[in-house]
Amino acid sequence: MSTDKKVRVRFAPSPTGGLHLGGVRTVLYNYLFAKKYGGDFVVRIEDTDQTRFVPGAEEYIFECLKWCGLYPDESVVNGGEYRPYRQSERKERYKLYVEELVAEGHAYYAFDTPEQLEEMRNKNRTDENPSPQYDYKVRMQMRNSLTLSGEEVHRLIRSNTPYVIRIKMPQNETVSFTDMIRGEVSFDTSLVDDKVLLKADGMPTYHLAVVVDDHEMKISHAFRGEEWLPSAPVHVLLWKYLFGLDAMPQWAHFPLILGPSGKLSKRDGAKYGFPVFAMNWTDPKTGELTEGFKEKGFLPEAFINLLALLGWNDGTEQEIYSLSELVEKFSMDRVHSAGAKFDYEKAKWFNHEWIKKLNTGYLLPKVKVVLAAKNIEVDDDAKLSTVIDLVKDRCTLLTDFDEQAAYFFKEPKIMELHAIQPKWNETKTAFFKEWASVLFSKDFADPHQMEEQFKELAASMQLKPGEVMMPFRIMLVGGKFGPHVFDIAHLLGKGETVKRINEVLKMLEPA
RNA sequence: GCCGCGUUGGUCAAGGGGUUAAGACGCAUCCCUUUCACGGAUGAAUCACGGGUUCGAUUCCCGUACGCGGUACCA
Repeated sequence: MSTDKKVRVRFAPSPTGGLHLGGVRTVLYNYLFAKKYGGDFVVRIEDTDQTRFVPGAEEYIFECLKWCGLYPDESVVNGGEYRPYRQSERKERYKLYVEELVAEGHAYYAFDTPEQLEEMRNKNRTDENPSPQYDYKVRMQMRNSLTLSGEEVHRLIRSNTPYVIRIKMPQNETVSFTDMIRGEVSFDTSLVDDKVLLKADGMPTYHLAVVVDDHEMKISHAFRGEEWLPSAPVHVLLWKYLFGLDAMPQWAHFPLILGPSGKLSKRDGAKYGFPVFAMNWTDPKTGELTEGFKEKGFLPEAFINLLALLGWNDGTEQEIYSLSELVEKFSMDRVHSAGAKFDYEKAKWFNHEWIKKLNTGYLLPKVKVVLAAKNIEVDDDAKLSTVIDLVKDRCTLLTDFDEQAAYFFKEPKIMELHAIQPKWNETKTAFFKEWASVLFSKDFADPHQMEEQFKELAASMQLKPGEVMMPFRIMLVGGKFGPHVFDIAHLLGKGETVKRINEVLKMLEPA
């Protein structure tokens, strides 16, 4: 296996829908590995199944990568030496290689119709063997170039009879390879079926395409999810037949990301109320919208961070990493081999940490977007900055800035009068009338001075500060939350503060 | 069914023949705070099971159980 080649890795998505958490983590680990070793990160579009083409899915994938800050070095959008990077545009190349396999006896033509395949499966299906394979046991009973005469095969091909090309799996051989995460993995070839390599429409299957393209694109390390492990022997054999095992990339199969019950799915997201896709995805056929991490209020920094730690850690207690730190610290031998269950609570914690960590100027435009979505247009950036500093500790998701910051710009939407009404009395009314006029006539240099004055006034009316502090908060904020009430009042300015006091006073008047 | 990969608290996980088996999330209690958070402290909670090997297994080996993945002209 090659170890001295330039590091080149690829992420090879199939553009059939939203980009899943696990997909992004695969991108991330590829990216981290490539960057750590000064290599290239290639994105190749695996669109060999034309029946599953979904308009917009390819563009969507690149938007997600952009949001995550994981830029490819080569891809359909930014080109590269090994283009085209879309397999549908590489169709002719695969045929050459597969013909070579046939010529060498490693593959064969198969003319079986779907009905015939179904018949074979029905015939062989038993309780013991619920999924009969097209393998060495049955291939000599099927309609293929192994059982038909050469003449007949030529006749069928000339008459445009649909056919596929299948790999001829050897019998009783052990195929093994070293997985960077799992160590040596081996398979008995007798138990692997004769996988289709070239489909009837002339397109390659994944098995052929991945090997041919990894070779042509000089991929040095091939990383993918664990779901691919069972078909690895097919790929290893193809490498052996076509390009030699010495040229084969090093493999690593990443552990799966699990949901609350088994493999994480789009359904889990809907069911348990957390995103599964990186960004919002609308199925063009059904119009169904699946929420993404971005729109849910996640920062890309947090998203990357939490994904990195889902299956990898550097052995220290550190949990918060920037992308560049990840590039520096990442190593494949510290990637787990066991699947990891996705924990949304922990995911939110990561986002909270990043909101607290990131500077206000960086957060500002993102907060603006959140507020604008709630029809709050902010033109005073200085004020927004102050607000962000005041409330960021209280925001887990970016969308929390709506509740936490909106009342600085608009009167509270909901007014929790019930929190103060029961204990309301005339003394308090008198206090706030007086307090409003004090505020109106004086200018406080800072929140602290205002607080002193507030307490003085309360004392002079035989009120404990605590008795009027919460009412004051409710008047300004609408609820029992937020930063220090005098910080809020000071930032709101006396005009707005007095206005809100008076409005609530009016609401509290006995009818 | 068969094949493959796994199995340390509820979750993410460190550790790897002898440890009081780290840490984080979440949860609980307390402190701070006349709100809510932040922060700080404390606590409950873990080596799937059975055999070996060994003076000694959570750690190594073998089984079993369980989980997940695969078993398509899908990737």
